[in-house]
Amino acid sequence: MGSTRDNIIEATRGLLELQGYYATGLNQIIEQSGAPRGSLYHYFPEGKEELTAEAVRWAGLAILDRIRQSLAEVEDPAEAVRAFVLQLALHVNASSCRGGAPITAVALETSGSSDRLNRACRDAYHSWQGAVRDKLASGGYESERASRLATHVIATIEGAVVLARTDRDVEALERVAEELAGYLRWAKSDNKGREGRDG
Amino acid sequence: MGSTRDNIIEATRGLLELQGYYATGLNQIIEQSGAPRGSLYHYFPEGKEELTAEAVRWAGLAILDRIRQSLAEVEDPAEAVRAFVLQLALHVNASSCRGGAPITAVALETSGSSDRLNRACRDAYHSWQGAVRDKLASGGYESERASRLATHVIATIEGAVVLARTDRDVEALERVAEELAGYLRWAKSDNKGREGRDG
DNA sequence: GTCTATACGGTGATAGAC
DNA sequence: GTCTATCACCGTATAGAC
Repeated sequence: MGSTRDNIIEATRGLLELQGYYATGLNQIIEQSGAPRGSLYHYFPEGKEELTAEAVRWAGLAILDRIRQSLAEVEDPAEAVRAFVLQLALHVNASSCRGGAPITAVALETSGSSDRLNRACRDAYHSWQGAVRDKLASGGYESERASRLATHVIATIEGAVVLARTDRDVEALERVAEELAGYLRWAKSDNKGREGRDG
Repeated sequence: MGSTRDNIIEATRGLLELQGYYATGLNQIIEQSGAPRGSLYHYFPEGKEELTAEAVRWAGLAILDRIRQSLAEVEDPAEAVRAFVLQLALHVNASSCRGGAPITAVALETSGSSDRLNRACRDAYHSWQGAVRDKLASGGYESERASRLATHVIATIEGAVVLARTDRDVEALERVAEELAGYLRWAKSDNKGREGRDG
């Protein structure tokens, strides 16, 4: 088990995933982490915003690891993405469809009010897109195309988690797993990305 | 201009889009709407949750209209979706990348805590998917396939708005506009949606 | 229908003992 | 480093006059 500081961050990360920023109170974080109340401002002198930024960074790195590891397990990029999304669907299902997008709520709640949190969320999303881009590039997709597809993949997954949580059903995730796999397979053979009108 | 009740709902809708549920206070709603303070609990006796549910419903219907209208303007479904996403990108840009997903934050914040708000969000998402599905179906896509693609389209758009707001840049939306158009065009010719292993 | 005043709980944050 | 007590504030919600 980790240090008190790590426990606080981990508890915060979990609550942000389930509830977002404003619904998550410091009291709740204390309670859930089991950390001493006085420790919070000892480790995070700037308070809730600093703690949240750290939790978002933490969550971003954890997901980045999951993405990289999952994608590395399957050679073909299209199949690898499908496998990752299905694995994510299991995770969402395991949380009774209440989790799965650890920073999306924070990103939307604070994009207009906190530069610090906005930056933290942006860094996470960029790192995820980078991991997907690298997988696609190393799998034979042209570099620029891989980058655009990576944005598409991450956006679709984010949105599918939102739908799954709202529906309390992972079907949306299962659908996009298949659609993304089919799309990436096609995009590899036709890597122009824009059609000729005479097609 | 509308009634006092409508003004309150409209102000709430706008604030939810920018900030989400918990960050939006009743005081702010009063101030922004210009409505008399006493009117709020007159029109919404059950308080903030009832008002929010109404605002979500309102937002859902407004977006549904925008989707239907936009899709109806272009005959080809793939091009129609592209045009809608680009139009949405303009809207997001016009809000300095601070708006564009009017109910996503609410959906994530309250999916685990309020059945009422959860239902309202779910209804909205379903109606949007239905509009896309109908457009695809009437454009020649097989019915079951149209439904799955519609989920994919809505998920991707939702996620792209999240990325755009976090990046404070609509590039993600512009990217998925092209990718979705390319994908839908391909999906129409190959309408199986799952590959045979025998290729 | 509208307005004012207020109750009451919970929030983030702080001070100072240990 | 940890803990307790407490702060000032803001949230939603309510009561009652007009």
